[in-house]
This record gives sequence, structure tokens and C-alpha cells, in this order.
Amino acid sequence: MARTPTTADSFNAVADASRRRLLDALATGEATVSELVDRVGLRQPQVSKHLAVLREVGLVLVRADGKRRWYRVNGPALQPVYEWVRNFERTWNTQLDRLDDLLGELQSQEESK
Amino acid sequence: MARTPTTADSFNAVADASRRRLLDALATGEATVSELVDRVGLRQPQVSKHLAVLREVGLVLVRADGKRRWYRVNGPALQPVYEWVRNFERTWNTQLDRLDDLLGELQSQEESK
DNA sequence: TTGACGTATTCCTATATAGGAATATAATGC
DNA sequence: GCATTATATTCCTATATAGGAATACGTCAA
Repeated sequence: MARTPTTADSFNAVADASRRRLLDALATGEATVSELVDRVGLRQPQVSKHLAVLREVGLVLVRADGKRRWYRVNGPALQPVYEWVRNFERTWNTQLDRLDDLLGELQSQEESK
Repeated sequence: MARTPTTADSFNAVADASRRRLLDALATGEATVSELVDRVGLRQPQVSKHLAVLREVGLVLVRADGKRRWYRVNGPALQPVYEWVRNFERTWNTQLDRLDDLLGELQSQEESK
């Protein structure tokens, strides 16, 4: 069996560094394909192809305006990724571990009232 | 050119659903390969192979114990992923947008004092 | 030593890229 | 209509999988 297709979900789409850079370039707002070509430094066909992948998984939305296409980030498509990694926050942040412990204690005290 | 190797970084390693499930199974603490085979439902060779990928990008650490191998999550390797997605939090969470605005205002007021 | 258990590795193959190059499609102005 | 600009698509190829199957390796007990 081959690797999971890049268009399978946000996890796979976002694994590619070029696509992450495209999303970064869109983080501040809308942009056209030409603008993205300039900002990211990829050739136009590659940008269009990457955008097609991002579109397919719902990570970006497009708006037509004459011959231009205004692309923008579609936040919610990134949320599953965020939620998944967030579960591991405590594995690298000891301060948050302590906070977790504290909250757990408070909850226990609350429940035992 | 081909796709970025799965062993290139955490983004690519984590794109695979089986590997995410392995990490989930390790989220609560150490586990041996056999335990992971039971929990995740993959065959032993595939588990070992996925663990090899996770090892290579530093997402897991191993501890030898006789013929057993105790695997555990190495949190910091996930942090880059977390940091990257976190930048887009505001694109899906309007409450945080408002919080951002509020903080921005407070900062402006502070600076204009 | 031998056998058994736990884990890792090798070989195989279908599949899916990513980028380069060329070209197609669409919209606009003259 | 025609040239021009903006974007999308097609064709090509080297490369890297993921899983199945078989097997090798390492450790321990009797």
C-alpha cells in the first residue's frame, strides 16, 4: 500500500512545507495567486497545484474576481490538527502539568464538598 | 521530485493515522511493542516499522529492558507542530479574536500613557 | 544448547506524489 | 477578433512509501 494521499485530510496536506508557507502567506488575509507566487517564491503552476490540494481538504476558500482568484484560509479545517497536538501539550510543558494537577485538585475539593 | 519523506520531520511523521494512534496509545505513559500491538491493532512488524519512523524524527524514545522495549512520547518533538497550528487559532476562534483585540487595545492605552 | 518469546529488518509491489515544462482555459481591453 | 494577463491543467519521471510475508536478531530460562 502507498502512503496516505496528501488530499486525504489536513494532516497530510499540511505535511508539505510549501503548502504550510502558502497558508502562512494567507494568515494575514486574502491574497491572489500572483501575490502568493511573489511571497512564497514558487512558480505559478506549483502554487496553483498546491492550492488545489489545500482546496480539496478545505484548508482554503476561493473567491473569484474577474480573472483573479482571492484565496483565504479556512480556519476550522485546521482545528482537528490543533486539537490532536494539544493533547500532548503536557508532555513537553511541565508548568502546564502543574496547572493540570492544580485544577485536578481544585475539582476534587469541589466534588467532595 | 517525490513527496517529502515521512522521516523528514514531525509534520510528515504525524501525517500517518497509524502513527498518530501509536502516539495516542503512548500518551498516558510507557508501553512495550506488544502492548502497542494489542492497543492499536496493527501487526507487530508494522508497529515496529512505524516506531522506527517516530524514533527517527525524535517523536518517541526507547528504553531497553531485557527483550522488551519500553517506548514513550518525546513531547518537545511535537512542539513545532503545535506552534505552527497555534498561529491559526484566531482564524477559527472568534472569541480569541476578541481577546486579541482587547489585548491590543490595552497595550495601546498602556503605550499612550 | 536449545527453544521460546519479543522485537527489528528485509524483500516485494501498488500507489501517489512534487516539480519542471508545456499548454489549456478564462477574463479583459482595444 | 486578438493580444495580454491570471490561473489551472496535463504530461513526465524519480522517489518514497505502507502493508504483507518471511525471516533475522537478541534475550532469557531450563
